[in-house]
Amino acid sequence: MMDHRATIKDVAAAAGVGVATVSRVLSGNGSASSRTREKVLEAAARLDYRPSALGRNLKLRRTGALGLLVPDITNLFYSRLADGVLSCARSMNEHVIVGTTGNDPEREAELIGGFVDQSVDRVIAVPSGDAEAWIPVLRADIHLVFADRLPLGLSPTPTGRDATALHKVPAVLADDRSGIHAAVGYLAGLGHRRIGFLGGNGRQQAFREALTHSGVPADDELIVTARGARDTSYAAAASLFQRRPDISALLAGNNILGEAAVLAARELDLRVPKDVSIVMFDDVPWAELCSPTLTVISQPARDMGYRAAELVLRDPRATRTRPTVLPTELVVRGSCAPPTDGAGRGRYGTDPRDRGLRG
Amino acid sequence: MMDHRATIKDVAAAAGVGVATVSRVLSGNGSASSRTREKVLEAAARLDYRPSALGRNLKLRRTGALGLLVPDITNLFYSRLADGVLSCARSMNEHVIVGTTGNDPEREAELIGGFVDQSVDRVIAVPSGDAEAWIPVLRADIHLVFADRLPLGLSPTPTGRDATALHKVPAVLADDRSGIHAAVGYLAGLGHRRIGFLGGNGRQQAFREALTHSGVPADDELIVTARGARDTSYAAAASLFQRRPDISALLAGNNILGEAAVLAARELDLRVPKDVSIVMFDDVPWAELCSPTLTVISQPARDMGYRAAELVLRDPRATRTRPTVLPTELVVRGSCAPPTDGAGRGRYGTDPRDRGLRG
DNA sequence: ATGAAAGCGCTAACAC
DNA sequence: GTGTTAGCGCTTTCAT
Repeated sequence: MMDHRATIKDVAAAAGVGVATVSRVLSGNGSASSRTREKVLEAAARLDYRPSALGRNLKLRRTGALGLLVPDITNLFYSRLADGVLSCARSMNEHVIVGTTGNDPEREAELIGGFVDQSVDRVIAVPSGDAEAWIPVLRADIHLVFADRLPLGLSPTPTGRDATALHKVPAVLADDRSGIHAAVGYLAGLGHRRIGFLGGNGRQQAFREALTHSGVPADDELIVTARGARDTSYAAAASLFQRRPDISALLAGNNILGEAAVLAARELDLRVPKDVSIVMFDDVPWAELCSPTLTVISQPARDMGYRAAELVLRDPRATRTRPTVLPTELVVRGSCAPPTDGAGRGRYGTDPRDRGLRG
Repeated sequence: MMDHRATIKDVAAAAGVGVATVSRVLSGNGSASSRTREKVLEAAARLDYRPSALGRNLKLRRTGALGLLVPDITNLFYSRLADGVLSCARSMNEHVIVGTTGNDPEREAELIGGFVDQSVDRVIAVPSGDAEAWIPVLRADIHLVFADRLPLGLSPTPTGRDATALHKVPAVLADDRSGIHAAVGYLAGLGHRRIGFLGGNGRQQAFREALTHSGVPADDELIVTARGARDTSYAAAASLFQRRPDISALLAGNNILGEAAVLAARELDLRVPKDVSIVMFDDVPWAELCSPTLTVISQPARDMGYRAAELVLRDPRATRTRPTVLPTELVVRGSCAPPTDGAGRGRYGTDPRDRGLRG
């Protein structure tokens, strides 16, 4: 019995051939007579030989690893995205190193550094910091794809000299603009005029646009910046409701914020949708379980991850400037109703069973 | 400007010293005069030198990577566990390779093989297959820790010659037995006699014990084996409810099965808790959002991951046979009430606001 | 078709 | 305290 793992040398000796031949046979490159092939395969099997990725990686100066950076793996949206990445990576026999940034640019920078040191070949990231952080990745010749959003200060459509190497980084995004327009249009159609927003900067801007487009006045006080950390989301939602009791509808920028909004509303004895209508991003299982069922903007989270992985794994050097944009969908359930000004009683669409309608 | 990444050789040349000195200075091992140290540091900084993990790994025959295997990363329980692992790993500057097994032993075996090939140093796993699958890991001298459950056919307390090397593998488990006893006791106390169970084998056995302990007759037809894949869970729950309309309470073995149970009950027009009481494993955010709020057995998922990571990272070779068992807690909310036999109307504990009580 | 040999970038003896 | 050197296990010319 051997003390340790067999190396290519052991196999070569056992098969009575040179190491190069073993390498050729096992990797499928080069040629070998079927007789030699036989011998090598037999020896390898007998010694239970498993090529060490270590030697291979050093020689090839690559690891075949895929780095994945998400803000928070316990957020179902990101775990679905990760699941998509893992699924695609598995089909290509790549392994995935996962890091969570907590939306912290410093932590992100550290993790990026780690990827570079490890000679990770490809990276898929939901970026938290600004664009400069990614320059080391590009310099290290690592294939990079952004998912869900772009780094701060990186416009989706480069204008003139603004087009740096970073603008060439492929991206897979959700069409949140359309989703937001649909949601705001829907709420405006129900008669809402004081619609609040809770969420990140990118979607905030789309929200303002949508308000304008629907002829609803924008009210800065109703627009709160929040990224959806679990510990701050509730406070953000509650303080918004308290500061502006006249708010009649709220769009939550992700499922954590939506959860916080529902909880805060309940805690403050605001009835949904009688006192306040709620729409949130991400269709999560509990949206159908809570009461009333929640109207949401669904995003193809898993697909986004899968597509990002396809891009980063298959495309040799995708130089596309246009991001891949996946559709979103407004799923109308029971959490929205016309506003009931003052003490008026509404009697529309409050049935929790009212679900499955898609708009 | 350099064409490519600087190597230790470049730094040595630039600093006018030997490569060993550079290695010593940068890794902190060995000694160097402050003057040389200075020179080396300066040169390294100037060349923006980042030691390649590739060379280092090959030399040391290790990667410093931690492999993590979970059944499903989109299951909040496992993503919380993963989060705990990631958090601990980050504090030790280790990177984590994540794989999902989908509860499939074959897939698990493949992923294990990958870890061995990659010379992963440590593995934390929620095992899906049986014990033999892990022998290659042990043979490769990889530190292994099981989390959440043990491999099939591996009793927690080895008896006699049953004690193989696998029984020495440390494990971090939840005290699900206690949780189940508390839940069954609670339900029995409410007067339930036909209590169903939906879940994996391990908990199933504890459930039977708990029934006996509470003097409730076990009914095989009410005990359904299900592992909580999203696509089969609903069918399992629905068919149980349909086959045995006389069921008065159900214990769901994880949050996916709980979700399915709530949904199936609603679909079949069973009122919770009037027609059927529900308790589920895992305290998830939506348990407080759904109506009625859900009574759950909470488990310290994140802690389990963190502790497992501590074990696998800190302990040199933890030869403890006793698994680490973390406490569970029955969190009583609004989804349980005394059974209402026949067409009787119950009027207990149906208030959705009835939450926060801990037992 | 196949073997010998030269590294990939790093660490750890071992000399001095 | 510091340089020289020998590999770690693999792939890949380059001869043969």
